[in-house]
Amino acid sequence: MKAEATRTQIVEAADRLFYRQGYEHTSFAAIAEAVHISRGNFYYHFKSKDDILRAVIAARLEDRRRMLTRWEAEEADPAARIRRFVEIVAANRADIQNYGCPVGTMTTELAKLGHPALDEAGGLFTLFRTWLREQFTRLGHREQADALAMHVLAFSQGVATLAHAFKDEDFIHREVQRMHHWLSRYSAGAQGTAPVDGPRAGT
Amino acid sequence: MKAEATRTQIVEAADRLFYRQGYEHTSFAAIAEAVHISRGNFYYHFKSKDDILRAVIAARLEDRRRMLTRWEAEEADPAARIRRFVEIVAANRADIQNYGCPVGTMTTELAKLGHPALDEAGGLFTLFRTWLREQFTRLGHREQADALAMHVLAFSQGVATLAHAFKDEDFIHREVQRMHHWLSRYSAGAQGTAPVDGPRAGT
DNA sequence: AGGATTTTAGGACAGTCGTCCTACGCGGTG
DNA sequence: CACCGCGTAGGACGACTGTCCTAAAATCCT
Repeated sequence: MKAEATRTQIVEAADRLFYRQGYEHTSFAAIAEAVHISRGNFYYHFKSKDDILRAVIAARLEDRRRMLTRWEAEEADPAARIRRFVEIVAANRADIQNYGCPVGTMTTELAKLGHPALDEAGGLFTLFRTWLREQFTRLGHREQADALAMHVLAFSQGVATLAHAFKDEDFIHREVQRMHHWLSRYSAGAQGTAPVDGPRAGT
Repeated sequence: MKAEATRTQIVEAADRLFYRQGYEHTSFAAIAEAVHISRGNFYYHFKSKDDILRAVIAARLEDRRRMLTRWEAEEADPAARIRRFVEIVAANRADIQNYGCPVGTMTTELAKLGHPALDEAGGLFTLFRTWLREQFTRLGHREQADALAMHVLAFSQGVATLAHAFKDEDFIHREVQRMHHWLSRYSAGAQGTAPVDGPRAGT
């Protein structure tokens, strides 16, 4: 049963390398070296490089799913949950400045490669989108819940891309603050009743 | 002097291919085929693949610079110029849905590759940032001009990334509208005096 | 301890990559 | 017409890629 442990190690190393160097640019040999494993032996655990990619995507999906479930347990208020999501870019600022958003960069790369696993990678976006939509719905914004969810996602992608390009930490905090302020318009809680006229322009 | 014409053709084909397939994924052979040129003959015009990349980046810089200069000629109002920038994502929606933002995706890829031309590619972001900052300064937001410029850039990157991932055209138009509304807070023109309390959260 | 099974190492493979070299074709000038 | 030089074609090169194969090693079970 040692195989499973090795498999996990491979997936973890590949995850890190795909994130830092990109999928195509990460060679089989590089992963092998990171795990201290023979190159040819890979095919005992995976039948192709695509297979490793799929395992990495599945692992990320599982990980993010667990994260969202944990948030739901820790935060009863949907508004607090959304704030938690917004805080991701601040909490992970170091990685984001160095390598960008794991979801956005991988999706973009796989799209350019015309890789068949693109849809699976897109599932990560859908996971967040669905979860955010659910939180906005609970806040009473049923009609516009999906549009609001997409707006929050766009915020995180925009901030991640620019923080990566400019290595600017202050920028991250400014935009996170901006987003929190915008969110307060849609949080029923301490902010009073929610607006009924739909999403408005604002920071 | 036929060499220069061929060189231009190569740069244009490489530009398109780098945008659609990514830099690393675009082989020398692919560019050669697109230009109907022999593979080995490339090195008469460029001394390496990096060299082509640099030429592509320089061409894009020149092109975008010209675009901004044209806008300055066509629009006297700085607010109108900024709106023009925001409209890019709507005007180029087809390409953006299919291939993402040319600037953002290239910068991200070169960063992952650890490519030395990353800084030159980042110059495209800086070009827009500086130009936007200048427009906001003219609108009277001297202190926060750079932060506002970055916010507009983040908007465009976020929208481009998600529109690319979800192939959602309605989303683009919704977010562009949102951004126009947000911009109206900072446009001195028809909107009354500009706010003095700095950027606020909002769409 | 011994045999069966799981896991590993390391090299062979065909293909592709960026790069370089050399010889050929075409144009205008003397 | 002969010539010279710019532009081109096409192949050779070494390095690297993902993949596959086979033999050895490690592990587990009785």
